[in-house]
Amino acid sequence: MKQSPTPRRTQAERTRASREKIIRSATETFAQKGFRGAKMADIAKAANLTEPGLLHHFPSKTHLLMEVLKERDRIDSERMRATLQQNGNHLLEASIELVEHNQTVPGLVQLFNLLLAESISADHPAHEFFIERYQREREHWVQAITQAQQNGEVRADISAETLAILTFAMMDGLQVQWLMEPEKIDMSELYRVMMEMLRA
Amino acid sequence: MKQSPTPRRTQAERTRASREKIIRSATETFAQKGFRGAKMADIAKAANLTEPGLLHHFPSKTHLLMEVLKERDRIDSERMRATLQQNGNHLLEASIELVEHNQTVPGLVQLFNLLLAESISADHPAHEFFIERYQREREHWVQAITQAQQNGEVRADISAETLAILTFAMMDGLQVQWLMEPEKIDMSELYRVMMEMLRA
DNA sequence: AAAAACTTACCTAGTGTAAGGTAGGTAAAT
DNA sequence: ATTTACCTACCTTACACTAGGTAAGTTTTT
Repeated sequence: MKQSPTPRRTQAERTRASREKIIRSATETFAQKGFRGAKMADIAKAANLTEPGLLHHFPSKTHLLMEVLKERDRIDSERMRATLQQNGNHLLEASIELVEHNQTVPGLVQLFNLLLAESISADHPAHEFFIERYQREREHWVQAITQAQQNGEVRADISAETLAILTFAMMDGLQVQWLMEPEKIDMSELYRVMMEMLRA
Repeated sequence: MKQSPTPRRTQAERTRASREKIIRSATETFAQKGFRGAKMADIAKAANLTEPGLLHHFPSKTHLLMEVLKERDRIDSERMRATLQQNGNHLLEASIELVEHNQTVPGLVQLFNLLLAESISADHPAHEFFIERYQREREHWVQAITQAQQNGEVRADISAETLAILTFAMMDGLQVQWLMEPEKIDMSELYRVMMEMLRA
């Protein structure tokens, strides 16, 4: 039905396609170089545009970064929600699946790891984004863990908040080692061991 | 005994003092901005030098970074060795003290965290440094944990290598959260909880 | 239905500035 | 007499972003 080859049809369509392509290449570039190391020219080229072409869609590098992060956040939350539901709200199982999934997208894992580390400086554009993200996620997990403790799924001799923090720490820390030596580190297996330690 | 005020005495002394001052300010700057974000001019100014003055002592930014890392590594290994010895080779206790110590030097913790994240790209000057460092430390810990397992100090139902990886992951991950919200996260307390889980 | 008016997606060319590093010198220490 | 520590002045490149234009798509007017 669609006439595809060279001429892309409506303007709305072209715009959407361009923005998507830009976000995709920006995601890759930020993942590999971080915010400060990524060059607008590289991102533009990877999206088949010139630099001003890129800037037509996103007014500055900072804006672009924030859009990339928001987009990823949206996709990931949605994914987690779905996985949780699919696993009958069993948090431990769902989170293991999340880690397994992460093992298939090293680029994205690296994106968040690197930007997270960069963003610890208070003057980084994503500083607040990550602080808010952690707080939000932590609250979410504290709730879920509390429930799992009441169900007898998770050990109750340690507070839900402590468990939430430890779990995040483990996820983040494993990611770093996995990114450094992907063949050596079996991230999801290791995460599973940790989860066993948290069982009631 | 030393005549201190304005004129620093011998050249050897001046050189050592300058290099130390440079390393100190470079450490701070790299910690706050990462390698790519740190500017030679800032480092130079913080060391009371001009840029070429700095470059007289370290021929390039990359050289400077490597010196900073090697220096830290030296100090930290020495510290760990001493602490271990002081604690009668009890690894768990010694590592808790290490984490407590880290809580007093956020700048250094941030230095390693940020550079570690940056260095995951294969073209980063510190890429190999960190891979080697991890391997070395892991081996060291595997040995120590194996011994602790034989002494009945540490649970033996999980392999020493797995425990080593998990411990590092936890340390790194806790550091990130602690750096983001220092008042909220009691890093050494949380680490202690983890260590309890590893007890036999 | 076609022309006119406008909006959008991009481009080429250029700007300002920052940043790593060099050249070559001076003055103090050895 | 020579080496060392450091400076001023400069160079080159890189990079985020602007100015101003063209051509295609879209809406309005007749």
